[in-house]
Amino acid sequence: MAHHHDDINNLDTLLQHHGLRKTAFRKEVLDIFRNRKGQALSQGDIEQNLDHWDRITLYRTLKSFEDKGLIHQTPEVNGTTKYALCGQKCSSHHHDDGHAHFHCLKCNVTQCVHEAVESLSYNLPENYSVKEVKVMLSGTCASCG
Amino acid sequence: MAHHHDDINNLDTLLQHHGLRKTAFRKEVLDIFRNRKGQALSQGDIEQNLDHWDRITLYRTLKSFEDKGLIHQTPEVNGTTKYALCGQKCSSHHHDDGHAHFHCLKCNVTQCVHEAVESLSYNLPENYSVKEVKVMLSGTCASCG
DNA sequence: CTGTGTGCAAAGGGTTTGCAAGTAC
DNA sequence: GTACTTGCAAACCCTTTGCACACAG
Repeated sequence: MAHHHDDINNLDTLLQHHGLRKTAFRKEVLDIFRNRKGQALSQGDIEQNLDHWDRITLYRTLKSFEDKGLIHQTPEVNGTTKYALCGQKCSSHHHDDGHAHFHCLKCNVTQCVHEAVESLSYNLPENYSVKEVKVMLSGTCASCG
Repeated sequence: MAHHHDDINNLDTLLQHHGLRKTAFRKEVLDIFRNRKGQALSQGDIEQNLDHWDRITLYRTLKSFEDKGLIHQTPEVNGTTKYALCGQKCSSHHHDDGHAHFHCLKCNVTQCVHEAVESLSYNLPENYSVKEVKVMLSGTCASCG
């Protein structure tokens, strides 16, 4: 592997480091996530960016990605699910999807806004223990405002 | 649970005030929500508490309830949806489901914990406007701890 | 070469629609 | 009586499974 383009190398190594074979289709899907960095995508969003695809293969691709800690699911307010690239903290065993998300009600784009929440304090009844906190912000993004 | 005469009246008026006809089935479903006050229920949870039911009718009942502002959906972490009784702030036009929810990872019960979040501050990029904040806490509840 | 990934077909499961009979008002 | 609700059947997705072929390692 001499000096390929940077992007290509990143896609390759990203797959490789997660124990996934570097197939054309997987690279194409992964590239879509990278091109829309920080965004959570629905399966439909992904399909629209593929010029040729098989829905079944896409299901399995997303499942593989999730199993290997490359992406994680984020449930939307309307009951659907989107997928977002994982950070370093994700692995095949644990998904760190506890960060904050912002959902624009106009353009329907969902973004991971890890650092947005500065402080959060809560007070639950006795003997409740919290393992994970998830914050969903919704409103209007800068482009739509 | 013994049904006081008051409860029956409440079910009736609750339906009436939301422009829903007072049928036996609707009262039965609504009663389940009231008996598990503060909890968000999956369709399966509801079915388990009905001794005779038709799934299609239940779909339509929940949809009517939601349309008329009697219940609202709450997406779960696993991608499924649960339903919870609305407070006063809900109407057919707007659902105030922006409050906090606690999901117990052991018994799988989801509760509305409106008052639990004491403070929350966030800092989004310029020109983002937030309309609704949703906090999902998950961990272990008192009964399971 | 071996094991995995892909694509088509078919099965599976949950949700929605159509319609006749029943019920609220 | 009229309009809405219910329950059954069928249609309609979306998702999963099976299998033959293709491809990565």
